[in-house]
Amino acid sequence: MSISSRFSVGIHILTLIEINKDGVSSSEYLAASVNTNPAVIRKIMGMLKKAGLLKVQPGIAGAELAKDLSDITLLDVYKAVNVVKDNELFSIHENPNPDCTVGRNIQNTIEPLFFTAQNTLENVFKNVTIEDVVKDIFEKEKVNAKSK
Amino acid sequence: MSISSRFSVGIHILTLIEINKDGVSSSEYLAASVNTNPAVIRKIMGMLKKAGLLKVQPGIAGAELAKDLSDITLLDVYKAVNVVKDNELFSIHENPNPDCTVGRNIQNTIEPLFFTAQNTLENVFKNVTIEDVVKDIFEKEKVNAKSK
DNA sequence: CGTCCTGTAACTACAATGAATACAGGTAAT
DNA sequence: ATTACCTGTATTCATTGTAGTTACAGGACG
Repeated sequence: MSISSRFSVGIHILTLIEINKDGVSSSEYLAASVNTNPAVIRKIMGMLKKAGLLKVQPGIAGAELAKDLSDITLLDVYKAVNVVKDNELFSIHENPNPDCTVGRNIQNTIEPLFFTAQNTLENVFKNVTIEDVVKDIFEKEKVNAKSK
Repeated sequence: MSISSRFSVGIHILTLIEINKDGVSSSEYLAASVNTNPAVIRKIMGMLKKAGLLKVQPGIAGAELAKDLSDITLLDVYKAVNVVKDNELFSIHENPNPDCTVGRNIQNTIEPLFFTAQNTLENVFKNVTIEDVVKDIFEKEKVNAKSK
């Protein structure tokens, strides 16, 4: 099992729109950078738009960020692209046997653990913004240029 | 997307084997508590055995823990049942365009973030043992008895 | 030898992913 | 208004993972 690449693609899209803010970020342009089909990009853009992260209009080429760079966290993206339903990162087997000590208590014991783990994970993403990603990409670009 | 219930079933199995240590924990017995098919249980038991958490022998009914209760962490179980391949909790889109500033750097920017998130998640499970789970189940059982 | 067990393989149904194609409908320039 | 290009969306497809089921080979043991 792996969490869908919609998450990383979503980050890619938002980052590129920012870096290309003087140009036109059409789904085709973005698809060329991500290296996938424009329809896939449009679908993800639709999710980002629905979450209020992106401004796009039918018929008009290009998209722009709907919020300030530093106001978009990776958690926003994570939630937007719907890679994991709320509190369902881990699935718990259904209907354990209520006639067994373990069966009738295991769910209540495990659930809080799973929720904690999930929250911990999400907190990591809550503390990183698209601005951080943009800065890091410029950083990496600089290092590459020097090493040539 | 959800992480396979093999994880919660694995915890259930180990916990029940402990609590039923004076009895015989056959795959059929465990399956009745988990409420699934014995073959499913045997498959997961095979994984737990392979990871050195469980002692089982062909032909002999029952299984027992291969380690001390307090030496089996949930992370051991998590790794054992192979619900997430190493460092692949998040999938990153392949082959982004190297001719684009974002395309050629995004993977190196995102990967460390994903690894951090994954490690944070796993650390939660590293700090909980089967012993903790067993204790919590007895705790919950006590509370239930009182509320009757 | 018969019985019960574990270990596996094979098959099923089902859901999610990611890519691809197609097209309806919006926008705008000519 | 016609044309060209865009977004939004439905549909289809191949692939993969999950979870359950059945079946059976082979071990253990009375």
